[in-house]
Amino acid sequence: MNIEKSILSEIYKGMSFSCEEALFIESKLEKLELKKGATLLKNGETVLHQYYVYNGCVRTYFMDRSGKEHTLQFAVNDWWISDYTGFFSSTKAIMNIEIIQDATLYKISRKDTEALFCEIPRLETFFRKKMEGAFASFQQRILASLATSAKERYVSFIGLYPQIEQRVKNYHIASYLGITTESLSRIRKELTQE
Amino acid sequence: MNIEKSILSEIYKGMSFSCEEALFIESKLEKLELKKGATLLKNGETVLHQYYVYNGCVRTYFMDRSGKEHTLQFAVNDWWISDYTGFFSSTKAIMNIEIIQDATLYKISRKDTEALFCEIPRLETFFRKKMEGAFASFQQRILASLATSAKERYVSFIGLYPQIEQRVKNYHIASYLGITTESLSRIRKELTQE
DNA sequence: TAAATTTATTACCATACATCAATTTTTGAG
DNA sequence: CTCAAAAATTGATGTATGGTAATAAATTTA
Repeated sequence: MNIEKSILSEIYKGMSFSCEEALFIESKLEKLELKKGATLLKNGETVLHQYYVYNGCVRTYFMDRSGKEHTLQFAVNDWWISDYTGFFSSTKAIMNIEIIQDATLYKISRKDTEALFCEIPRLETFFRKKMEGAFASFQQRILASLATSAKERYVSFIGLYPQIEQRVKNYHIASYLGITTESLSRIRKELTQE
Repeated sequence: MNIEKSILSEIYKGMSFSCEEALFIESKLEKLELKKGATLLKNGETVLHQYYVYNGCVRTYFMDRSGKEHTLQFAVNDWWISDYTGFFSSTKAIMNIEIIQDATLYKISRKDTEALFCEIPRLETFFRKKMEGAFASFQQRILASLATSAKERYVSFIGLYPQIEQRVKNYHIASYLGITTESLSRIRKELTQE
């Protein structure tokens, strides 16, 4: 139980809970250990869970009609990930979630997420603030895609997420930046020549 | 007071309040009537408020180094708008907020927003759910920018937001889609020819 | 360590969209 | 209603990034 208690202090950093509360929260979380290459969620499945990434690396990606993959998000330590379009409305996934580096995750259902907010309202506040940060990041990403070149976006990405860059393939990064792996390769070459 | 009460039933559709609660909420909201062309917020100012759009039309845009404008968001009836990157962290705006059609707005400060959540927790739930919807929309927009052509994004935009399309200039739409006004013009021509 | 597989690079050509410069059409102030 | 200003369109040309194909480098597996 001490070990379990420590995961709550990771997930809900800065918060403290009564023993009763901690037990209640833990009863809703399920630990998963997954290997690289595993699929957490497939396009078309109902999105029932979101996942807290304790370690490892995970991504969500969309596959278009022509079969090209487009990475929406990477998640490493202390991020939450899901197909939120489906999760929030309990509808079908439009994306896939893939483990790209062996990972330890904690999963929780939509229903249990709401139950926790209901029982322990300060969890709702905690989560809202996390979401505010993620919301702002997505806005910045849209602005970047509107206002900057592929090269600038790549430089900004490796500055912002050095821990991700080291752990994922270049073709993952290219699909996140919205360019081909060949274009990324050319950009990387230019950068080394500067 | 009856008139004022009705605005709460617009803003917080589906919720009901005691008389005391209604007065408390109203005390935090300030009504604004603004003309087309007015600026609500300028790049560099501290973001202290968010705005509920009762009617009219508002947009947030980013101006890049070369002077080009990039529209992040339009807001019409029943949308909230602000520079959320700044609002959530009470830091400086990176965007501008412009009235593009005479508008009636209700503004509330970050501090008062938090005070409302604290006093009336179900407002926090209400707001969280609104934000979940907005969050999902932004994710979809990123996916669209990664996976689809300008023409597809335009067709999708007018299908999704017909009420906005009628009220804004084509160059606003172009700056939202991430293309030039000339390119949008050519796309429109192709569509009429099909 | 060698072989097989995956990933990254490079070259050459194609395309979507940008830029620049008129011109036409629409809007709105007086 | 008129006319000036704003917005949209069009044509000619430029550029960033895409597509294809071949090769090289890195990683995984046997």
